[in-house]
Amino acid sequence: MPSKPAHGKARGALLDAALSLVRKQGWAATSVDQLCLAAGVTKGAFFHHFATKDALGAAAAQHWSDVTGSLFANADYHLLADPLDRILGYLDFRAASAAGPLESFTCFAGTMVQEVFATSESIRRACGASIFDHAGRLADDFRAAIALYPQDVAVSAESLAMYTQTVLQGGFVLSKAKGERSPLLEAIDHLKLHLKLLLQRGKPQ
Amino acid sequence: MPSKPAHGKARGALLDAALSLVRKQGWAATSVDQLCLAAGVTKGAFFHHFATKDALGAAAAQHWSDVTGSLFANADYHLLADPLDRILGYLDFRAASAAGPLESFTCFAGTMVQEVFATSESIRRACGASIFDHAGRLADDFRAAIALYPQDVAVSAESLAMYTQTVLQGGFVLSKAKGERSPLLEAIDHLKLHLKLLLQRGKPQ
DNA sequence: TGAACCATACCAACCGGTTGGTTATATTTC
DNA sequence: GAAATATAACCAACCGGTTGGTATGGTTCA
Repeated sequence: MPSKPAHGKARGALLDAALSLVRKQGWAATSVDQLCLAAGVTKGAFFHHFATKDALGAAAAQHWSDVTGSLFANADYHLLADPLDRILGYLDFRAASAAGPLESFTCFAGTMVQEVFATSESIRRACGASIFDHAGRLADDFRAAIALYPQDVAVSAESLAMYTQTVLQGGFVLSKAKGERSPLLEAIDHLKLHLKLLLQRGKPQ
Repeated sequence: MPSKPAHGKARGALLDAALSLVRKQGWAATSVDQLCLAAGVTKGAFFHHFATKDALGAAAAQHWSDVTGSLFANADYHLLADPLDRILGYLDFRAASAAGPLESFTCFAGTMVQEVFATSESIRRACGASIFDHAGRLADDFRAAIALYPQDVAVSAESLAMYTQTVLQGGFVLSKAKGERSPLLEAIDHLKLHLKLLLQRGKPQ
């Protein structure tokens, strides 16, 4: 279960291949053969490490959490003193990350769960964990921000963190629909404005 | 192109089948045979009306626009005098529509474009048209609302309409990830609060 | 009567998954 | 520490079923 490191690299190569291929062309359109080809392994290796294609999908969602988790953990915005600045810094970081082709900065978990939410419970759960764990880490900063900027409207830190992820995921969808990143960037701007209006009222710094 | 009515009903049955099947299990996972079975027609009928599976997908996105277009056009919130009330009424309407299984109220175009944005330009364009045309109709109310509630922050009506769709699409993604509709409903509440904070400042009705 | 509509039968390619095995590494035994 | 053993990692070939798509012939309606 805790995914032994092992000396072989087939498992990791398959997980990495899943991230890039599924982000580009979706889950069902990505075949086991394609994954093996991209990872440079054979089908025997695939089904040695994963019982089914679905099992690879669930493991890839966990892998996605690991990769993005360390990416965000090492980002600079955590160093800011003000919790609202950290949140705005997080959003700036996400906007700055939106470069290159769409499949290079859109969300693996969000893409996959749209396809399989009703057909693969294990993958749905893994994608949900990836998204909501990430939101949970954001909620800490929101909690501190609400404490620092007391407000009359009752909104919870958890709900604000979820809303932040909602806007990002929706931004990915609209950007894919338009074929460019601008809807995501505009959505992030709207969200930043909302958070400033909501949290900084009465105390304009 | 203008989709002749024809006396036969195979075409319409196939388009309806596409809406329900793709919303439940995604585009690539939905086979031509499945679509024919659900529509009660044979493969010959399918390829008589659509040159390829992709052509059916693009036509289904247009069909989705037609179906949802008339659904929203006939909704009550259009009767409200205040444009901001119309927008909030639209969001209430969307929240009220979020009943039953997830695939019954999530967006066909948003679901499909996540999968094929990089692999089928024709479907991507059709899904984009569906989403952005819908946003365009919302933008009219936002234009009137901005005129009625002058504001110091510079946000365009078009951008606000897009942001509204972003929140809804993101709400669908998170709801699918959680397996229940609550993330969508909470996101709609946050968006309503944002619009009230943004537009009603200085003029609390 | 001719065009639009639809059904049957069929195809090569590809699908997820299995087979039976070989190789590399770790652990045990003497 | 070398030989024996166990086990995890990996591979090539193959399997039955399904895939999107085609070829062709019959039916319905203006």
